[in-house]
Amino acid sequence: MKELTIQQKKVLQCIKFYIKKTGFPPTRADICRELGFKSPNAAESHLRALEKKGYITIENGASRGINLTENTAEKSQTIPVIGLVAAGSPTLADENIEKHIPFQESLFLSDFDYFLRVKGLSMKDAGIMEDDLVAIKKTSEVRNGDIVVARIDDEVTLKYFQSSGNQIKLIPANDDFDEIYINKETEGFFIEGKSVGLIREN
Amino acid sequence: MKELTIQQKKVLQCIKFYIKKTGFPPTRADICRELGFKSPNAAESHLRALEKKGYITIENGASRGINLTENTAEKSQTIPVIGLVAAGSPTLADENIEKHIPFQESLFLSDFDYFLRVKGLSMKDAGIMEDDLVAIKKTSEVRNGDIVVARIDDEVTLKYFQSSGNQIKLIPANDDFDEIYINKETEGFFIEGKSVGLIREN
DNA sequence: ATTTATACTGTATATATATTCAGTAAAATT
DNA sequence: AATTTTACTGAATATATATACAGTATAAAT
Repeated sequence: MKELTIQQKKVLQCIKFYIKKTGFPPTRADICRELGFKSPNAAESHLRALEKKGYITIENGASRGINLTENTAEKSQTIPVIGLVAAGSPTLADENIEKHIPFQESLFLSDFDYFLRVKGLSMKDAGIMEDDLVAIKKTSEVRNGDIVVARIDDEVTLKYFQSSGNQIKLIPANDDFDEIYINKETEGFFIEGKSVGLIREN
Repeated sequence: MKELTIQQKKVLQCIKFYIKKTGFPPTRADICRELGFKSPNAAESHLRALEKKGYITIENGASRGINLTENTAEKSQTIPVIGLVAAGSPTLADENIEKHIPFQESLFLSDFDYFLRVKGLSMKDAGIMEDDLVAIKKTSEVRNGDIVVARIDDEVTLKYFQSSGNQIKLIPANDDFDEIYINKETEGFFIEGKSVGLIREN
């Protein structure tokens, strides 16, 4: 990370102190008041310098939209929640992210990358109900019996994984649903990740 | 500290999440967006209620001038995990505590007091499987349909709660198990708390 | 029975705030 | 030597935001 000048350090310090004191970040005018500047542009330019050097992020247009970056302030992480939609990939693309929730990665045995919001009851006998959040670790290394996020073209599903040779079976945990048979080399087929945990908000 | 209503809790939760996510508090409009309100005054009145009850302070005239009170601010807590054993009470007595896990209380809509480690499959159709951790809020105020921790003498179970008059029914979510009928005044019967969430470590 | 609190919609507005533009000047980099 | 970065003042402005006011309706407290 790029070094800060003395003035920039003062501004960063001022932001941290202000947040500690008030609970929310300062405005440009607040920074001027604290540091004796007479023009809001003095603060503005320092902020842009801090942003450029990676110490803060600025949400444009938002008042007090200053956020200390991870290196700058130790924060408890937020994990994205992604909707399980029939069409569209469950990647971390912005349009698929439902929201972020604060969470400790360490809760489950494995680390994980995102939560998948479950739709439907195809895995109900595995205790996975509608609207549950399944913690997904992005990986294509899965074992028989794992609950995996599989993509076939645009369709994304959560199923038990079972492979033998070149043949792959995706097995629902609900008698009302059918098993899916695919070939390992089928175009458009992809294992997005596997379930490593679950949380349910009652 | 005065109790919050469900809506007020949701607003408080929303503020906490927003701060964790963005690093700064939400505007009235942000709260409306998150919770589906159509008027900024909906957020405003809730904020004033939260202020009056001492959960937040508001700096008048300042944008995003919301500050969580000390008691309100999240300390990442550790929450005890208690085994659901056939004999013995699921109280917080040391001998019953399996371990402590770090956890943010704010994850679920309601706060909660401990995790119950589920034994058996009597609630499997409710998506509650063996070894799941059910977040329990200690309370005896439960409603029909709630999943409750009930104690009958030394036996502790997790069941759906259904009462009519003096008669209480404890209903399993599994056809292999029988419903339990009890009288409200039965000696040794006690509602320990209710489920407000669930996590599963795969 | 009356008041107060809860839980909103909808409109309006003063002002708090981010942000751009026009300068000045010294220091650091290329 | 030329350019970029740092470090500001000062003024202007679009818009983000808090907040008041007028309603409606239900639940809880006194």
